[in-house]
Amino acid sequence: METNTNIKEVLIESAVSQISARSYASVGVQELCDLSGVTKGGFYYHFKSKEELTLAAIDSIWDSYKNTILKPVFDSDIPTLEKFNLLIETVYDHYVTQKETQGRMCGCRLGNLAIELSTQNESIRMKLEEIFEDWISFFEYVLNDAVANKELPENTDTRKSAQSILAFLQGLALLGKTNDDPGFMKNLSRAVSNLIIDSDQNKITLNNG
Amino acid sequence: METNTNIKEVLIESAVSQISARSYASVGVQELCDLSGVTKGGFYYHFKSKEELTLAAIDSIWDSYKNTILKPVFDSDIPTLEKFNLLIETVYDHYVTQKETQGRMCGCRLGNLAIELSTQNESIRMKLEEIFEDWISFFEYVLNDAVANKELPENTDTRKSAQSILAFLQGLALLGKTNDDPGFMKNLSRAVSNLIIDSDQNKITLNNG
DNA sequence: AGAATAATACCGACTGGTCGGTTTGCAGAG
DNA sequence: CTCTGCAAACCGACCAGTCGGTATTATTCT
Repeated sequence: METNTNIKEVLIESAVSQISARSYASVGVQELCDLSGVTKGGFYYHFKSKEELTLAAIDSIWDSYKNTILKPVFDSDIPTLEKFNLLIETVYDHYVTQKETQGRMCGCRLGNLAIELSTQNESIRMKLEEIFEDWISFFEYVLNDAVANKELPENTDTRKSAQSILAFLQGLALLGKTNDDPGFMKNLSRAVSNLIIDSDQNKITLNNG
Repeated sequence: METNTNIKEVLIESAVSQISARSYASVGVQELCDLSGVTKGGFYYHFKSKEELTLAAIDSIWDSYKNTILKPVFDSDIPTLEKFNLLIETVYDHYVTQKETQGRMCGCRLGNLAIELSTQNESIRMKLEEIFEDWISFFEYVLNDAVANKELPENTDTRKSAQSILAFLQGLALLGKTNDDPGFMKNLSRAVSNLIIDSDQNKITLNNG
């Protein structure tokens, strides 16, 4: 007999969608099993705990964010600053779709878990810390590239800029979720650029007008 | 016979500290009762549900934020832009103290509840939406004042600037909590100023250099 | 004034149900 | 006969909320 290798993935998918739509605590293992057509025994054969499933779900979310949002945006052939504007617009579209399909604005799936579980579960906190670090490093890399290309001045503080941009994104998601309205982040796409700062925390001055 | 008018307040205080340190879902009514020296019966005499207590706790948190952070910062006699820098520094100090006294960086108590409960409890979501709106309006008022005083140019988009600043604050709190380290928002006090934008989402240019 | 009644403030055992996780059983493949 | 890959029944802990009861104080009646 061969393992139904889909069980793990179906469970992860259920976990991602349910936990994102509600919260970690409010989603039960039994419920995930029912939704996935799996029994409790099957669940605990593949995962040793709810925590382990959640860890896998977090990886899945991050992969999905990278593939469906970050890659398309930053692979596009436009100036770096415009990429960050496009990022906000893309995320906005993403949330609009979320609201339409789920009837709810659920915010950032990673931010949600970070806030709910960081004080409760050290493994999950650490995983999310790493992912946010990856995220920041990614922005930083893009900005460093832009400095190398003379798109941004030498004294750009790419690290702090990257941190600020992720913070801004997370904050917009949080407020959008609270208002149950993605409109919160509309018309702020060009504001992100102001978060690209130099070592004195001043907005950078562009080299090419 | 007199009501022990302290019971409600003691319960609210316990709720604020416990829920902030962990999460809404993980804090039980019985636990709050034990910590407050109250029995279950006493609890449900004063509050009709855990939700009602939480609503009261949210009011208490917002009052506290206004009195201990916003008022001191914005009543100070310094230029408007510097007030926003001071705000970040004050919030940073606040989180440093939190980390020292609680051993943990717990983030923004209101942001935490917003993320955990917005999709789960409509009363709580609405209350938090109102509070965030108050918060934004407060910033907006300060910025409008600065425009009236010619500290900021006429075309400042005070509304969007206020929204962006709160989003930035919330995002920094979220990332700080995930890293269990308030240091995340250090040396970003002057970056907030860049979020004060005009109607084209450009960083405002100061009237008086 | 004093008795009767009512209202307030509280107690803690209890209820029905849910939770994450475990144990045991069992069918089919090798 | 054994091992994999589940299935199903089960476990104790815990949950928010309820309920019958009690002690203390206020109010009304005589």
